[in-house]
This record gives sequence, C-alpha cells and structure tokens, in this order.
Amino acid sequence: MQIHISSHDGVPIYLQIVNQVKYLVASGRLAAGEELPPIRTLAERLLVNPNTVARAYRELELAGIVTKRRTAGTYVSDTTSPLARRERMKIVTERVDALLAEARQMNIDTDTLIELIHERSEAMQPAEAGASRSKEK
Amino acid sequence: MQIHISSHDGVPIYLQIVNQVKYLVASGRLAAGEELPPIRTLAERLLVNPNTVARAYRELELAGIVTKRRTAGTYVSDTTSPLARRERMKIVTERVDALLAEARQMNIDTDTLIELIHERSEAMQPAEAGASRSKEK
DNA sequence: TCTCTTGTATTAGTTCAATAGTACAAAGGC
DNA sequence: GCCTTTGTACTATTGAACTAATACAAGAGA
Repeated sequence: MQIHISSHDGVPIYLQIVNQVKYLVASGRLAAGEELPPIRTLAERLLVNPNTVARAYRELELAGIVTKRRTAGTYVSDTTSPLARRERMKIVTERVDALLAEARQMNIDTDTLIELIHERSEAMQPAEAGASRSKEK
Repeated sequence: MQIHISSHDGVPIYLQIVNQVKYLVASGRLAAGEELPPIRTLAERLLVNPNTVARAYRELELAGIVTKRRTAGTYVSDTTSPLARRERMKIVTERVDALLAEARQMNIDTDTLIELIHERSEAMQPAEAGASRSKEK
C-alpha cells in the first residue's frame, strides 16, 4: 500500500493517512476485502507513532471504509453495499448544505452555483482508468 | 447591531462575530455603507477583549465584507461591486473544488451531486424579504 | 495645536488537538 | 500452555490557535 506523509504541511498525519486510504479505495487500488498493513508495520514504515496510525484506522472504521478484527488485522469494507453508500451520501449532504449556506450568504444563487460546479468538474483531471467509480450509479 | 456570543460552545468568539456580521449583511439588515460599532464599543458590549473584535473585523475585511478607515471606523462594503463579487466567487470556487474532490473520493458522480444540490436547495427555508440577493445576477 | 477616537502592534497566558511513549488485552498457531 | 501478532488504553508532551493585557500610531475636529 503506497502512502506518503509530508511532515509539517499543515494537515495532521492521521488525516493524511485517512485521506490517502480513502482515495486508494475510491480509485480501486485497494479492493474490498483486502488487508491493510498492521498498525505497527505502517507506523514503522511512515516513521510515526503506532497510535497515530491507530487513530487513522479508527476514523476509517467510523467512516465505514474499513473493518477491524481484533487480532486478525484491518480489512477494506465492501464499499458497494447500500448502507455504505447511504453513509457516504449523508456526509456529502452535510458538505452540500454548508456550501449552500455559504453561497446564499454571498448572494450567489443556486443556478450560478451549479454552473460553477459543472465548470470545475470538467476542469478536474480525470480519474485513473482502474477507478471503480464508473461502475456505480 | 444585534450580536450575541455564546461562550464555550466550541466555536471561537471571533468566528461567531464574523459569521453573524456576514449573516446580517447577507440578510440586508446591515446595508452597504453602514458603519459597524467601533472595536472597543463592541468589545465592551460583548465582554471580550478588543483584540478579539479586531480580529473578527480583520477577517471580515479580508473577506471583502467590510472596509476599515484608519481613524474613521469600519463600514459595510458595497457587496454589489464586480470586484467584491469576483472575490466571493473565488471563495465559493474553493469550496466547490473541495466538495468535488470529496464526492469523487466517495464514488459519487457529478450528476448525482447536482441532483443532491437541487434537493437540498429546495429544502432550505427561503431567505428574508429584505435580502438584497434577489437584485443580483 | 491639542485631544479624542479610531484601528494597530506586540507580547503573554491558556486551552486543546495532535502525536508519542509505554503498558495492556485478546485471539490464533505452535 | 506459551508465544507471537493483532488492536487498545492511558498518560505525557508539544505546538498551534484563541484570547487577553497593554502600549502605540494616526487622522478628524475643536
């Protein structure tokens, strides 16, 4: 599993791990059922404290991305399950609400906002070929 | 100007001030050109240190919401000016990019996202009658 | 010019999130 | 049963964000 930490670029180490694992899973490079490195192993490789990795794994479990089995290791959850999708929609909905609130505060109407989203979406570099995204919805 | 601080509900005082002023401006209760209370006055009223209010005003100036004149006071900026709008769009664009990144990470495509935005937008309670939003765009 | 009122700058204290150090607990294989 | 490997729990340290105390600077108006 390819993870890289940039110390002191502002974003906490545990969050860097969380985000990169999320990305690996979203892009299909980490398949459902696959095992993540043990906490200590990853901690050693990244030169951080095991607790920091443990925290990242805990957040990932909370987010439904992985499942931990007490002494057997940590595994990628089945992301395509309806529950997982529902959870993800819940999170994105929160972000959308926040965005709408801010846009309203700035006198930017919904149509303009959606137009902006189309623009930025097209401007984004396309995902990797191996991504599983295209299979969903 | 009606501002209330709830001490220790987690969100920093200066941010509470920023948000409430933003809201007052967006809702039209604070019109462009109107003067905000002097830093010391508001600090006294809210029972906080003048520096805390000063920080809030600084953030508001950065956000283009208000303009400070060295010894004359702080005034609500003309929000309808093209420059101000450009600044606001810049900020919202950042938020949009972050949202798109997160959605992609969660295997939620742009169409689904836009659909969600429509839903949530309609679910939001309508703005106040006095808002100036309707005049723009 | 003087003085009052405005925002500004510098410094220090306090709180809290992030990380690390270290010891514990549980399950599986020999 | 014992040992290794897994995740867990507790405590301490550190650094950044927030707030405050206090002194400074500059413009408006009598």
